[in-house]
Amino acid sequence: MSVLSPAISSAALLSALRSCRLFESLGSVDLQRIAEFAQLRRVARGDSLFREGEPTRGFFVTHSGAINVHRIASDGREKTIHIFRAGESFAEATLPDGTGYPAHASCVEDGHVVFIPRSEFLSLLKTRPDLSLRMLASMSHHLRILVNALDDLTQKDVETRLAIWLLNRCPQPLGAEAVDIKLDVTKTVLAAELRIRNETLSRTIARMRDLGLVVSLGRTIRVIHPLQLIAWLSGAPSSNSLPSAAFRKPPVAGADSSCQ
Amino acid sequence: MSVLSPAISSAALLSALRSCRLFESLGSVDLQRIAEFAQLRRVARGDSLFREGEPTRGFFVTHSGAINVHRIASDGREKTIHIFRAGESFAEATLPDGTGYPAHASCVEDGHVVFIPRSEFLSLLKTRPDLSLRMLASMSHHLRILVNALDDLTQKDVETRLAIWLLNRCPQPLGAEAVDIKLDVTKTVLAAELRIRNETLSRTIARMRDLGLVVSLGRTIRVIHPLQLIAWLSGAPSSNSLPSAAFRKPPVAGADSSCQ
DNA sequence: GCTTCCCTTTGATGCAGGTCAAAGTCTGCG
DNA sequence: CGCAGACTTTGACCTGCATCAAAGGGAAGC
Repeated sequence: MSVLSPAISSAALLSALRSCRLFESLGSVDLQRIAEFAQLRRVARGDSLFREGEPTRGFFVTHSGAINVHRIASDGREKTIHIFRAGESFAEATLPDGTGYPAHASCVEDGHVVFIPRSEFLSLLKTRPDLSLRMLASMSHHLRILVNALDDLTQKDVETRLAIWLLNRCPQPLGAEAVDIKLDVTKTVLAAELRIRNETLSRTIARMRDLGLVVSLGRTIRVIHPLQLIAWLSGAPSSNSLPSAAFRKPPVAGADSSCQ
Repeated sequence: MSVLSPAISSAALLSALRSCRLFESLGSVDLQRIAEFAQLRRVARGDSLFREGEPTRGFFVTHSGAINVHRIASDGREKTIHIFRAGESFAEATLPDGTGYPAHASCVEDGHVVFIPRSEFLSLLKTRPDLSLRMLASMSHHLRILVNALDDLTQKDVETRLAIWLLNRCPQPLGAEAVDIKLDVTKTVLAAELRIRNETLSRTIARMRDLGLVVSLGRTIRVIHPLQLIAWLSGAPSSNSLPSAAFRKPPVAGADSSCQ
């Protein structure tokens, strides 16, 4: 992970801030204020952004690439909590209490993140009640993501979870045209995001392939016919009703965030 | 669910507000302000506080009793997200965005809750940046609870989850004296909280009973020797290291919240 | 081109916890 | 007291996913 030189980063920094849902509605003046102390950093696969228990220095906005927020189980294996992609911010929850990061974060796809130092941002917050409200909204969004993850995990089987994941990134999930979904991470990382082993993911894709629902092309999965996938979901062995999560927020192009 | 008459509730309301972690550090003036529009409500088992998708009218503070926040799976069964007990607030996450409650909430043990209407509280927030920060802290706490629940679910087996649950409500988990833990809800509700079926809970308790670790006495579970339970955890079949969650926050009496 | 390393796929096997069923137990109420 | 309905316990069985193992790809480096 490297900090880019101020000269190079200043314009990129502003655009990165603006592309984040958390800040998108802020005025230029506020963005300038934040840009004064925020840092644009390049991250490469394998880089660690922070470790569980570390004192919180600040939070992050993903500008590009993918960040895996995870814990380490007692047997030493990574357990993914969520994968954050472009436009998403994470670890804002660590701002108020100084109890340290509650998980690890590491890069799983090269890209750039913006780092926002804690103390500077906190003092800005104190003078800007509206910004606080935006932060509240953002954290409430994360809560919803986690709530969804939690009940996906307890009430949906793997086929259903994968189908929902795919449908959530179809620009037009109610359409009939084939859609290519670029994973931009390894299948093993996708498996971690779905909280399964990669063998299970592979088998599940194979099963859906045999049914003519999808095709796997390297790091791309082609959904042959989104509507058909939905129909299959409704009649799938272990799920006997429509997956509400996929329809709770009608997936307008680009407006979805994973898990929702 | 009934709203108590203002005359009866005013004193109780203030004390209920003060007993909530979210407000405990507020001054009397602020509490008075909140008390002006908050309502104390009696809730009985089975009462619904709100339903998923309903527009958010406000959020709640549990003063006594227990509230089950849950979703309904496609097969019609309840999936518990979290059970909130005295001093805990819930659904604050619904304040900022008007997207509606993300889950159902219903009472599983008689008690009282304080209802805090959304719009009044929001306008108070706008004038009080410090209160916003407290809200942020509270939501960050909820995020941590969910993050913990999520990885407990994926990385710990049922015996471990139950043992951690019990240890978290031992006033002195490092002690040698037997501790009686009153469930104050049915075992079926506890099972839901641990995200298992009640048959599985029953079997798990039986196994721990046969090992001399606990005794089940109606709605009370006696932990024979907390320290021994911890030791057993460390060597338990499927878990080969100390359960970090139980020690992350040293359980000072009364300072724990479930799942943490 | 070949080698190496990592990722993916497929197969065989095991087990935790869910499901179905039936017998106990507790509690409130007439 | 005795009954009814709800909760709990125990048993038998099943299944989905993890695990272990081994055999393909496929991309980067030499």
